[in-house]
Amino acid sequence: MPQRTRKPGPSKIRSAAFQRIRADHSSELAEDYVELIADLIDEKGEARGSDVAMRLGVANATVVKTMKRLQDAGLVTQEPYRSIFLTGEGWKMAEDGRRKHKIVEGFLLALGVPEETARIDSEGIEHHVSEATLRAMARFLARKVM
Amino acid sequence: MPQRTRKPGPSKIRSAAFQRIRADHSSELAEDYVELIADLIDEKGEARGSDVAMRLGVANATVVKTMKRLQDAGLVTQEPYRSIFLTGEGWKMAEDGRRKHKIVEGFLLALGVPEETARIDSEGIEHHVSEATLRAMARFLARKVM
DNA sequence: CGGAAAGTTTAGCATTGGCTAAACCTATTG
DNA sequence: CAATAGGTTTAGCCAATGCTAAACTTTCCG
Repeated sequence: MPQRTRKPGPSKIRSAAFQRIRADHSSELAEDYVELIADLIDEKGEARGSDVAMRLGVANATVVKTMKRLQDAGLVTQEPYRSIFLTGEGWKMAEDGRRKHKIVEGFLLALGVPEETARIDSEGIEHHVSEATLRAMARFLARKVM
Repeated sequence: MPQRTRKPGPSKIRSAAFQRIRADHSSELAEDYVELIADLIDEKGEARGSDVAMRLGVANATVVKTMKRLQDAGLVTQEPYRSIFLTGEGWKMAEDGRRKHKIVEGFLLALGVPEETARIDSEGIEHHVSEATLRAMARFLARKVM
């Protein structure tokens, strides 16, 4: 019971960053799945569980389990033994991810990061950039072009 | 028309990025804890579990459990009811994290990202930047100064 | 010194995200 | 049109991270 007496001092603010990171993590996986599903639908007309599994480097069963969660979250729909669809919410998330991804990857390339590395790094970074940082990156890109 | 045959094409490579992200995640938490412990030791001479908990915005018990893992991983040492110390390995990891952190945060600031945002974003980004990207950031900073 | 306050650890639980093996559908094809 | 090959789902396991409540130490003060 004691340590509960902690008052919200300035460390409250300190911990904000970490708290955001933990929050990001929960959505991060969802975003990766959703973005990939969108890509598959655009590329091949449909997203099948096993394609998702292969591209993500994950077992089939893991995808099934995750799809259940994403369905509960209202991001995808799926009938048993059928392919996966995105809801409106899902598409919104996918588009947003793509937008961020494009900016970050383009930015890294403009910075002089090798292509392969830019692709990999942007995949990890995209979930941790705020709008303010995205704006700064976009500004940099715009200036570069002129 | 499901069960279309799929060959193990370039998607193998595709999955590499995601696989790295998942790998990063396991170390990420450890890095955050270790870096924070280093900061506490430098700041106040010792790192106590409850300080770590408070700054990370996490319950005391969570820190205890994590310390056990970090101890098994050879990153920290701790006697029951005593404060936490870093091993050589632990210091190395902390230093490396600080180095990355400094570059990323400095870079964001140079890009024009507001201070508060730069601090928060860099916390999340630092675990996902490769050495190549760090070099590019450092190069940018050096050029900026001239 | 002894006891209460303050801090730490243990116990027990929940969720996420991953895996393998086995059971289960579906579509092709003989 | 039924057998079977080959995807898909279920079952059951594991580790990591987080939480609360209760038990346990340590510290500090009268």
